[in-house]
Amino acid sequence: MRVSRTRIRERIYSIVRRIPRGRVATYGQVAQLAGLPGHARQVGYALADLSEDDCVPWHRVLNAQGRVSLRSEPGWDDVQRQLLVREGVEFDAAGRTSLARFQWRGPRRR
DNA sequence: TGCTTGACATAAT
DNA sequence: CATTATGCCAAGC
Repeated sequence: MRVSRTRIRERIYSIVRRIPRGRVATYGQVAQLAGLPGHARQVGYALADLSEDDCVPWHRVLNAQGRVSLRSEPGWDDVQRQLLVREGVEFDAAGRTSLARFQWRGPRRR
């Protein structure tokens, strides 16, 4: 049975919850930390499906380019950016952050 | 059961 | 450095 498919999202939540404040992670990184290499897309799926009361810092998850992934509505990316800025994450004019400095180096690096 | 879509990643141009 | 093309795997229909 290995991974009960539907549990995949819950694994992802567990990882995202471990992201410390003022630190960010990429989808691919979260997927790998969750023990699901290559499931970067599923990470986005899982986050899109969670509720606001799940206590999951979804806003700390960025794409591999260090940018905020657009969800569906315009302007949402701006909100996410503000949340991170409030935690101490810096963004440049291009709306990117230095993954080299702010990426969360979890239990293991890629 | 099979095709389409998706909050991605990586390589090529 | 921006855009395009291809690969990836699970969920929805």
